[in-house]
Amino acid sequence: MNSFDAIDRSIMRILQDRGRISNAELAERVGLSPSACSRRLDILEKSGTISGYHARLSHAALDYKMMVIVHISLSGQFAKTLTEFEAAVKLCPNVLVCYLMSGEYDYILRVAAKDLADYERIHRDWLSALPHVVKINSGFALREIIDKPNVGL
Amino acid sequence: MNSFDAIDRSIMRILQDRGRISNAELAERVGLSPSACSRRLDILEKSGTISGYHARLSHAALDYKMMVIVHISLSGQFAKTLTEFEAAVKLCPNVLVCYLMSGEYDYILRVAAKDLADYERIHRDWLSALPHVVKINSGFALREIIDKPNVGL
DNA sequence: TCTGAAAACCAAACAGT
DNA sequence: ACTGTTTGGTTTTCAGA
Repeated sequence: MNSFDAIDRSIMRILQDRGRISNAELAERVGLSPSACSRRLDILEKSGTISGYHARLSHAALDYKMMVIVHISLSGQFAKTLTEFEAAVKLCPNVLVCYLMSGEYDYILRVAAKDLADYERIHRDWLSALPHVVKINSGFALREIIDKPNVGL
Repeated sequence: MNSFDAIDRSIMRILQDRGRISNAELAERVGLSPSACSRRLDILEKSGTISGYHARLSHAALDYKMMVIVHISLSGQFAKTLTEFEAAVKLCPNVLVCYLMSGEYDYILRVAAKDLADYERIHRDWLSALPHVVKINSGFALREIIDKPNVGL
């Protein structure tokens, strides 16, 4: 299930950058006929290797100027505690990323906000309301250096 | 430049989830003729509101099973120090995200690795080699709860 | 697993409202 | 600013190697 040749990797690399490229142009750039290329792409998609295609929206253009990294500690690590927290955090539209972590804090979140007042609202209405939370630590991003969706192939 | 109506928002919402949808289907789902829809999409792209389309590759399928959050402190905050660090960090293919932060640490990084040995290599060859670094703190993600590219519209 | 051809489908441009 | 039409290009399926 997990052995890709050079052409598969080319297809993935190109689609990472240009997700809406036509199959015809993709085929030409990887050196296959359009039908052969289409078939390989179909396999990559159906196997889940390519899990989807997404438009990238400019956060700035949408007025989301603020990115906040939030560390959260819970009152315990029982499965039920974690499950309830995770179900709740998934409902917050401003939480882009959430990982269960090793170390001092239990979870790390990446939260998008329009401005400080917007973040104050999110903190009050969503983050503070999450179940089993005992500590919240917010760090504000001053500038974005890198933000890419995938590791370079 | 920044006033979108309900149809624009629908277009963006749909393309966030299905970046490779055809213009014909997109038009039908937002209730426009294909040509009107195409014209709106063109404006959204040319204005930079939609900054690109990207295939999402399954990290697991590519053997990147490990996600590490790295906090880094530098020896100072002079512009030259930051600029040199940032130029260097951009060269590391495993660093997916890097933000300049307020607070205890200067930068936060999100690093993808195949396994612990791979992360050891990245830490030794890339992270420790970054200029002006005085402290590195690595936290390992145990499980991914949420990872979406954009805030819900 | 590829190529090539054919049918179904789609995008882009344009004229009209 | 949207619609409908037209033209040329694209995707997909299928036969054959």
